[in-house]
Amino acid sequence: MLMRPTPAAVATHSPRGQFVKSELDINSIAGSMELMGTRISYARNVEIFGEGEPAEYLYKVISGSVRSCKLLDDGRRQVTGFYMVGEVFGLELDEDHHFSAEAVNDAVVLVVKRSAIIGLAARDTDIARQLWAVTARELQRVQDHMLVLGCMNAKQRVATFLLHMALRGSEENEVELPMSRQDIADYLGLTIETVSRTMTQLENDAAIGLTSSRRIVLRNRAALTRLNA
Amino acid sequence: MLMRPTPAAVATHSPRGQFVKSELDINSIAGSMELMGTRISYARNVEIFGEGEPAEYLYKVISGSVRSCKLLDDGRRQVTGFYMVGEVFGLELDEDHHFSAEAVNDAVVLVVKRSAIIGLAARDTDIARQLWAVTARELQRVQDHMLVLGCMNAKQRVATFLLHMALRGSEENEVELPMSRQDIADYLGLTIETVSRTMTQLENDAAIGLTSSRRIVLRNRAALTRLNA
DNA sequence: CGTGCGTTTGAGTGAATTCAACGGCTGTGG
DNA sequence: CCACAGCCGTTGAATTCACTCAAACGCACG
Repeated sequence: MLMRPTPAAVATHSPRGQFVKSELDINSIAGSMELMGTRISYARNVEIFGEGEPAEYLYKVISGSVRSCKLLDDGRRQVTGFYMVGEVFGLELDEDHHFSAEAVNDAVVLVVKRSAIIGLAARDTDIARQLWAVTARELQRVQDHMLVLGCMNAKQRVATFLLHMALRGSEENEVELPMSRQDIADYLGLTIETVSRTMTQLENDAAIGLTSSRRIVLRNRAALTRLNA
Repeated sequence: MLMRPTPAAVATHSPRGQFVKSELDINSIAGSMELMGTRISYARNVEIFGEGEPAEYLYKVISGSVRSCKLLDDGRRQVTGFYMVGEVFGLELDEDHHFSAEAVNDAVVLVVKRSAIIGLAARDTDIARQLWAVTARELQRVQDHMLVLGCMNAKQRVATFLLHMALRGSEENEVELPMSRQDIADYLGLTIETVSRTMTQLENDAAIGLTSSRRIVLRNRAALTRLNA
């Protein structure tokens, strides 16, 4: 059971918007989407949108990183995902957001009007399919994470997390963690102390090296992978 | 950490198909979908499709109930969801299923060719939107369940589960559970013993009544709801 | 050089697990 | 019709893993 009396960072809005001309990206929604976008900067821990707020926009990380969360009434928090450069978040079927999003560190986000995209999708079946694809991929990611939360012990959770982060980074065997131990703990359903202890344990096992608390070297990928076997 | 040496029921296919003419349902994909469907019966614990198998079909529960699961290599299992009468499951963006589905008890399922639906969606934007809606609703459901798996203690998990099941059933304050304690445990990330103990604990608290092990009366809804407060 | 935040480490506790036995229901076969 | 086997669920005892509470550490910043 996780209980933290002090809820996670309460954030206030401080967006400084500026327009952008274009930015092609074939991996995401079509390039045409980018033409409609606006770039907004968010400072560390600032809320991008809140649970229950109208879902006016769709977002894509340009720089920095973002976390999505759900809060329980008593302040307990579940981080439902992290979004790194190039990843899309905040897409909703409903009119309202069902989770909140916050900047993990100073971040720039491309913001596109949801109504515009939905409008496009009504005419362009390719856009419609890409909207579906964004949601379906998110579903897959979350389903995979259910295995972590439902079945794994602390060591397995942390190992899985590090391996997953390594895949998303540029370097082969080195991970730069943008988020705090608290963020990781809330993502993995553990406490900050357990995450910390598990990291040092993995270091003692010679599975990883801790260059700094946010910079991790994967020394023995096989050992990490073996944990979930 | 959950470890069961014996993996969940290994099932073999035993579908006895028969055609169906039509069945209107405005809540789900359009009525036109139903026209293309075939009904198939599955015996208790029989696999409907397996993880990694090609996702040829889309499914809807006609009678009985279905569970979807993900398996870890060592036999640990996460039940990712239960599907009751009228609910749709097995929709994938990819060509392959990312989880398996099994009949919880004897069940009849409406089966529709995925390619047919996708084909329709390419021409009919309303169908396309409904495809998206099915996936998006599933995403919401799974995200809500992350809060359970990541933040809640045993009592809260079981209470949340019972309240959720009550919403889906026909009776107001009585729940008929189609699934075993093992299924519930694997869904809630607990052991079968903990689920059982928690149920009797809730009974002692006068929050529920156990008519039989599968039949539960919600005596004090407020107390159950208060648990996740 | 002190202050503050994030992280690590330690000691003790507790909730859920493991291991084990028992009870009850169902279906089958004598 | 009863006896028994098998399955499912419950209960008990002991253990363990992660949590809570507490303190110390290191680093960045004023």
